[in-house]
Amino acid sequence: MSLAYHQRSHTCGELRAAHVGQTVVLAGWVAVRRDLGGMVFIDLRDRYGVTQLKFNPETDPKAHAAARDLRSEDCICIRGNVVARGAAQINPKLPTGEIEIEVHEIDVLSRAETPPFEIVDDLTTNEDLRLKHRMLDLRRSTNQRRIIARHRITKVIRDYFDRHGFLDIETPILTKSTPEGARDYLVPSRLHHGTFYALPQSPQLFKQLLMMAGFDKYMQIARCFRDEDTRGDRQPEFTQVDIEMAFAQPETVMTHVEAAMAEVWKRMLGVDTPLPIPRMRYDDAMRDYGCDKPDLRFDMKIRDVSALAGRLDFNVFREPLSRGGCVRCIVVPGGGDMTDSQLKALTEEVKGIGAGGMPLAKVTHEGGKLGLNKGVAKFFNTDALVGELCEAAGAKPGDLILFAAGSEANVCKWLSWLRIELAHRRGLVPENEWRFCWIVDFPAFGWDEEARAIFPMHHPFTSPRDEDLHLMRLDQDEPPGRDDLLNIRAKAYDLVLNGYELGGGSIRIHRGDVQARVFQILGISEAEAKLKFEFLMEALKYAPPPHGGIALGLDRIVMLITGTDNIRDVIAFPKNAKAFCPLTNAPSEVSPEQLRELAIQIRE
RNA sequence: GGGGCCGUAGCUCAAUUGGUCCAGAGCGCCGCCCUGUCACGGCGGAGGUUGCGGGUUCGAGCCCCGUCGGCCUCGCCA
Repeated sequence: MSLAYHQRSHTCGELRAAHVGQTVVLAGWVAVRRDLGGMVFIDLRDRYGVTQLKFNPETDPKAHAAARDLRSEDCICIRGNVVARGAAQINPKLPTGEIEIEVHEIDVLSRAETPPFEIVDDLTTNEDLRLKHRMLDLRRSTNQRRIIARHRITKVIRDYFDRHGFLDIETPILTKSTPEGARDYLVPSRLHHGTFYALPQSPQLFKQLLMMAGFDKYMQIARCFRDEDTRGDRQPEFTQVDIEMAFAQPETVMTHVEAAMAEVWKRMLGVDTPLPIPRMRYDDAMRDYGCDKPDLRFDMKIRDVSALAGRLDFNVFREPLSRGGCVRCIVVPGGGDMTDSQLKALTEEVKGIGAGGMPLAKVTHEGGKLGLNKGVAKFFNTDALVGELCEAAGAKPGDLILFAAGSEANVCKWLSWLRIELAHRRGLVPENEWRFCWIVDFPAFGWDEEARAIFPMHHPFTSPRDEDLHLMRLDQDEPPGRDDLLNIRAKAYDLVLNGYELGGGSIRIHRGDVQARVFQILGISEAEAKLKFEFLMEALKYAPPPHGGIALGLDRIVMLITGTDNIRDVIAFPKNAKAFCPLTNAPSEVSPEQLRELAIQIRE
């Protein structure tokens, strides 16, 4: 009876000195073969670890002969004895390094062709090749660790919510196209020619319906689909930890989510997260960091110097101010040592995201007083102005001040980008620090300058804060003007960690009149709303409970825990940056028959 | 849709300003030798239409145009 039909007795990661003397059966892949002419050593690998096998030509000539023929990545099963290594032979780099297996019997289960790349941890092969041979790429222990971490994180989260009475309920994958938000992935219907299902961008509406059904605590690890351009941290299909609760206020949801996250960080990394996680108002985040997902591991806050800048004879500052813009700056601690060529290169990069340039000044200290040089220094032409600037910016001698002038939105974008970029380049970001925060009090609506239209900051089902409800003028037929609308804040909240948005949620509208007014504000006609959200509008008629929830990006959580900035690293079978799968060659053409059944014709 | 970077053996990368480099190295691969290796070692060998198509030039891996592909980024992602 060949070895292949025996159960393996141990994994390649578990044998220790205590097992010496035992006969074991191991199975795995040949990681490395070291043929010394007589003795042959094999590192046998499975997902649990690596164990050294020893083949002795004198005691086991048959097994030894077979071992000489082995090649990288062959799959084998062996039987042998666990023996202690001599003191000089102990390998401290391996958990199993105190022992090795004297192999008596070997069964080659299958042979491997020479792999297109080596199965080693510190691999730098181009990603497309790795994705094409993903099953080989996933044999690497770094990748295995990430996939295993993903499993464990998911498990911790499920367990937390299960323990607190949440129900895991599945929602449809074939569903209805929604007009708002991202582009839908469409699935043609065979039984109803000319109509399409859409893959869900999120289970948003369904989880609300579940609240109306009375399943007051819901959670699902839900796959979501959005047909938009990808990014380093975005895939066309991704996974959300989707949560919804009835009779909930923002705090109800946030308290559960932060407790669950603290548990994940504790169990995965042994990190304690002080609770509650600090709350930061949206306006404050935008003012201090220029974005709604601040990285709080370093300071470098944005400072407003509009008043001061307006007094300078400098058109680059004056002109934007005259058009209602602002001038703000950040201070790069010790940035005075940056060379002209570095600064020039940085300027080019800022231009790349739309800035006209990068006004700057270096803070000096000469003859016992503060001074400026380089860049816009000459416009601060009195000691008083220099002092005022350094005071306003919080700059010290040796620092670099970077300015941005323009519309508030642009200034925030440029300075926020510079803040993050420089902190990273100059090593100002502490390692192993986890700075969670909640961003709260989001505006309910934003103004799209290009489309000249009001849009929902979160989504059209987000409830305004009770204090701001009056601004919606529910007692009148017409909604209020733009300025009032933009002052309405929402019961919305985002969880942010180290500059990543982990997720966002809100308390939903549960009143039909409020929902109708929101649609009216957004320019969604009654007929349109009925067509697109009829089932939701219908449900609102039957006494929905106040409810709300959140969706967390599972992929990003796993990225942060496993220390990668590439979302493809934490997905077993990801697509590339063009949403193509090099492994399966999806998407692909389909047969004319398939198209005919669907009544679909391809246009050139 | 915009911007940037990249494409040379199976893999990672070299190759002065375009000029004996009829494209090199390391790893991997193949063969031989080697009984304590663990990045084993030694000797030898195979392997390339420089992504593809044009152009400039006496001469192109290098310059120009186009095209295909990859990665990043802005827009976009309620």
